[in-house]
Amino acid sequence: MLSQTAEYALRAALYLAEEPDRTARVGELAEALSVPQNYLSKTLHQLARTGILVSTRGKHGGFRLSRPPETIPLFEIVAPFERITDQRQCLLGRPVCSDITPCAAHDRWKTVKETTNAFFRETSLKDLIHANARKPAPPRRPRASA
Amino acid sequence: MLSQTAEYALRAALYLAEEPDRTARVGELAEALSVPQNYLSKTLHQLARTGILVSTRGKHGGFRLSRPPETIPLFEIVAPFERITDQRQCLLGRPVCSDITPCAAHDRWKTVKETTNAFFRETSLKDLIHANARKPAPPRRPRASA
DNA sequence: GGATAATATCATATTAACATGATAATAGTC
DNA sequence: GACTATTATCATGTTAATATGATATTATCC
Repeated sequence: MLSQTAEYALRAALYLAEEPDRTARVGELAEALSVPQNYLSKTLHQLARTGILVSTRGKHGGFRLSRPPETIPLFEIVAPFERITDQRQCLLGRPVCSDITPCAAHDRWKTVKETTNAFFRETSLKDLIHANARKPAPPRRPRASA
Repeated sequence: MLSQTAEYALRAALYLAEEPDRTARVGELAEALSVPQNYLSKTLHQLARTGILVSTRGKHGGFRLSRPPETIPLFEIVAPFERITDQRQCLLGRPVCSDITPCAAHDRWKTVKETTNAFFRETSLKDLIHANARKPAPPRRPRASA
């Protein structure tokens, strides 16, 4: 559903949302999420450029959320890494597909799209941390070990 | 949403569904859909192996649907080309994510998944040709021309 | 102001999806 | 049975996503 990159971004944002005021190093995030560090670094940098994260260089640097988790919809985190997200594309790949010039699947598919869009627009980071509180930090195995 | 390959498959199936008893050549399909012929050939062959299409070799050969369009849900056409489709994956990429061991997004995302799954399972090819009848064959431009 | 710890960026490798072109296999037509 | 139109398959090319490693830049600490 999400690209690998968008999934990393979302998981990192979720991690940061648990302690919104703390600045976390990329190394810590990468380890906690079992995600390649240099790759994550670039991904987080991209989120910083969109204004969702604040990056600090130098000693004691790292990333943190720029706003409270309840004000950040998933949409904003995922959007930079998906060409689609809000104005989702035509199921049959037509360049233009609207209510006026619909493809064969338009009407039925529209409902599905709207459900998906609503999820990303109306779910905030905070909504997900609360859900997470039910299970305290599921164990993550390191990338290569027994 | 769909991979390019799955989209080709769906469009081809839709085309065949308009005249379910006629056998159409790959060349005709490829031209009608503006899709690379050799690639489509392999894709259709794959659908034939799953039993959705019947392929005939030699002169007067081609492809046709193996069953009436109203008995073929979109799911069956798309499934061979998407690793996901029915048991859609965890939004956060966890290898296991169920009602018992949910990820942070599980409950909210589940609704979205179910809407999508219902669409693919409950919409048949016939449902889409009827919708299409509203617009008679939208013009498709050839791949390279003025 | 040098040492250090962090992000930022560049160069490159890996992989899978997508695509093309050429050839082999098959079956109908004459 | 030769010819031809078709699917089937093989070999290869192209592109974008994903990933890794090395280096540059920045800021803090002493």
